[in-house]
Amino acid sequence: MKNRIVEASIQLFDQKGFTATSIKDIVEVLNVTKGTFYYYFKSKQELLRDIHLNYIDDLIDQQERILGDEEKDCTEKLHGIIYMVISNIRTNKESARIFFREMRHLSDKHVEEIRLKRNLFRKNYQSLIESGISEGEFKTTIPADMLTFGILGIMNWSYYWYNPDGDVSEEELAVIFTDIILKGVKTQKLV
Amino acid sequence: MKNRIVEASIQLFDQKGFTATSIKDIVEVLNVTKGTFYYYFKSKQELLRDIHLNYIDDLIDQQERILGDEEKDCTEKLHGIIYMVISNIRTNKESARIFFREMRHLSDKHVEEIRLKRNLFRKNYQSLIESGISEGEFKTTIPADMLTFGILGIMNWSYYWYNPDGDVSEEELAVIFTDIILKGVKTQKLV
Amino acid sequence: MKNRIVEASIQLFDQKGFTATSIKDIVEVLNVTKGTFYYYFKSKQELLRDIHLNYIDDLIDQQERILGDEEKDCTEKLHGIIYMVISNIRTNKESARIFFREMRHLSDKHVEEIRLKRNLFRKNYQSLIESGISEGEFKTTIPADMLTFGILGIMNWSYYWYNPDGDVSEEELAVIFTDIILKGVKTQKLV
Amino acid sequence: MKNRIVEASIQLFDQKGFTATSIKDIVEVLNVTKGTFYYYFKSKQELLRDIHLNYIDDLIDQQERILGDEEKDCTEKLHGIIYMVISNIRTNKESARIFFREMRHLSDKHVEEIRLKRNLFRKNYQSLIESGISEGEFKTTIPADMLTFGILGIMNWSYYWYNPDGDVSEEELAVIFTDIILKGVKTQKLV
DNA sequence: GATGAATGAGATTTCATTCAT
DNA sequence: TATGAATGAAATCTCATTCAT
Repeated sequence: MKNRIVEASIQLFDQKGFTATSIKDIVEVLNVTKGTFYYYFKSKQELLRDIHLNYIDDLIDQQERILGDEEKDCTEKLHGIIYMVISNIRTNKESARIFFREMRHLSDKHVEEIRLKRNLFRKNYQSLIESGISEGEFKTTIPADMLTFGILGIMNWSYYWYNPDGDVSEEELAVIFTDIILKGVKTQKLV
Repeated sequence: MKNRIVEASIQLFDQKGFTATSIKDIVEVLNVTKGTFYYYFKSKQELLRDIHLNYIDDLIDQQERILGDEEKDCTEKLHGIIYMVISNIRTNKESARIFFREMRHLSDKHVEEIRLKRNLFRKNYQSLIESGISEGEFKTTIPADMLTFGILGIMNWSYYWYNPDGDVSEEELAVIFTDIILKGVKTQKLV
Repeated sequence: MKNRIVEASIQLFDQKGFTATSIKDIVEVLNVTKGTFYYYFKSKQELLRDIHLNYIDDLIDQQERILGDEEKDCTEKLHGIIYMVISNIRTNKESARIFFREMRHLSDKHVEEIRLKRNLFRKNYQSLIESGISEGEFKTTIPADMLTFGILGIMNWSYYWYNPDGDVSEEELAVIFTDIILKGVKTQKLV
Repeated sequence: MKNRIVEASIQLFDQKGFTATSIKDIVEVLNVTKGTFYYYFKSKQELLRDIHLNYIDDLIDQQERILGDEEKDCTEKLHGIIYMVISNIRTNKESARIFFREMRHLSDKHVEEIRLKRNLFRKNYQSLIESGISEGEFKTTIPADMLTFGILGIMNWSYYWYNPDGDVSEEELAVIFTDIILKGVKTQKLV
């Protein structure tokens, strides 16, 4: 039941927003009563925190598995993470969007806990970029932090528009984005 | 007074979210009564719509002024729009974030109205890309729509992290992002 | 303007009820502002009182003109009043219904004023019946007060269903009702 | 509790009118909170609908029991219904008056539902009259529909003035009204 | 594990009225 | 005469939460 509550809430929080979703909305989907909700969760906020934690823990997990792969160079790892994020859209789109939008509704204590993990995820990305630079794979002229934010922007925005069942497959999109980031879009001028 | 209400609301909606901000919150900032609010706005939703419209109309305006400049090529126009968006962060960060997050709280009628303009903004971007490709400035291998979404991602995400008073100036960031998009981050392999 | 306010209010009070009609509703119909309303009326209640007074004063007037006619006997006067009331439906339906339904929303002071006139109207009716009985026109077995209430019931209820532009004309309906009251509906058994 | 809310509301709606009665008024009588009200009723309108339905369903029930009695002729049935209505004044005066006055505050959907039943009640009356006419009990010169409206007028108006604990008993009033309707008030002229 | 009744605080909105201009 | 801005009180309704069962 606890899981069913989480699943239903994720859908509703994504559709209507955390504040605009009432406990009544949630339990009506599940055909149970409010008492049931409070048997499993101390509060609405606690549920939100669970959703945030599930999402970010899983994401960091996947990220670190890719970054830890010693057989890949930075370029390959970059592609790996990009593909990983895009693959997550199919399965975790709603959680991700809740994560982006509803963090401010966590309690102060929880917001800190989550922010640390969120930063860790970004820092991991940035470390990869920095390694790539020091390994000579990426240009030295690019500020690693700005590039990281740029890539995160491309990735995170995908959750709002990309349809994995549309014309472009996840693999294709990962290649397209990796390509743009690595090589740019400008035609090569012959000198 | 109407303007003061809009200004105060933008701050609050950005900080706390539309649903979590009450009319009381708004009027307390302005030291007026709830009646005053409803003298100027038929509903909270109508205020939200005003904020959305102000934002997107202004943005499209700026965009079309740049795109209409006949002396610039596509590469220059791309840089122009990127710089324009980044400059807006200082003045319009809050409105923009409200625009990204709170659209679903508009009434059905207004959501359609806004969505059309939102799409127009994106389509204008995409047309620029397509022109760039047909002019030979951009690679033919890049799908224009995906690239557009990518660039929008980079831009829109900036509203959440970029601090115009930090180490990197608006001009610098515009150059950095334009550069990444045009030339990529990968070091040039010597053949 | 004062008259226009009264006219518009009568329509609205009849349609929506006194309490459910707002000053805003009234002034919007007239395309003026609330200030205008309060220039002509001290309060919403005062307007309601005006409507009540206009209605009942006029009605009593008409009634007394008929009752004072020395050339008619009681039977004829009864028919006269019945016809008078039915004729009023076309012109005063709305006022009448407001009169029946909204009296309780007058201030205590005004409610008394109106109630006196309302009773006067009824008493006038009853006096006619009593005269008819003592003149030998009406049966002595009928309690005059009960009969009066009965006739008033027939009359007043007409305001809720009778359509003067329908199949039955005002004259016809007056005859039908007078007939029923005078002669009853039962077939005469031959002994 | 639901029943207590209905009972209290009936008293208040009758005294003050539906619109002028607030939820606060209702729950204060019962010493509960507004939340309790909304636990039992979705809205104030829904409560009004319940009151209407209870009233009219019960009334039609009683009516049809009388009309279905095969041992009575039309004249007796007419008296039966008149007596039934008058008896209801003691027990249902308030509901009846709410029924007459507050129908317009129902939602469009419910107003239709109620109107159908209201018409059914009237049509049942009218059928009785028509039977009486075709059975030779009532005069053929009387239009059945107009007579029906007249009788309804007498009956319904009673709810506004008749005091069952006054000088005239329910049985007496029923006889008086039946008598007037059947035989009229005019003295028999000897030819 | 789960329910059903209840609460208290607060949300959006309405409204009669006032008053300076 | 009439307006427009503003108010303060109150109305309907929502909602997170509690608790006895």
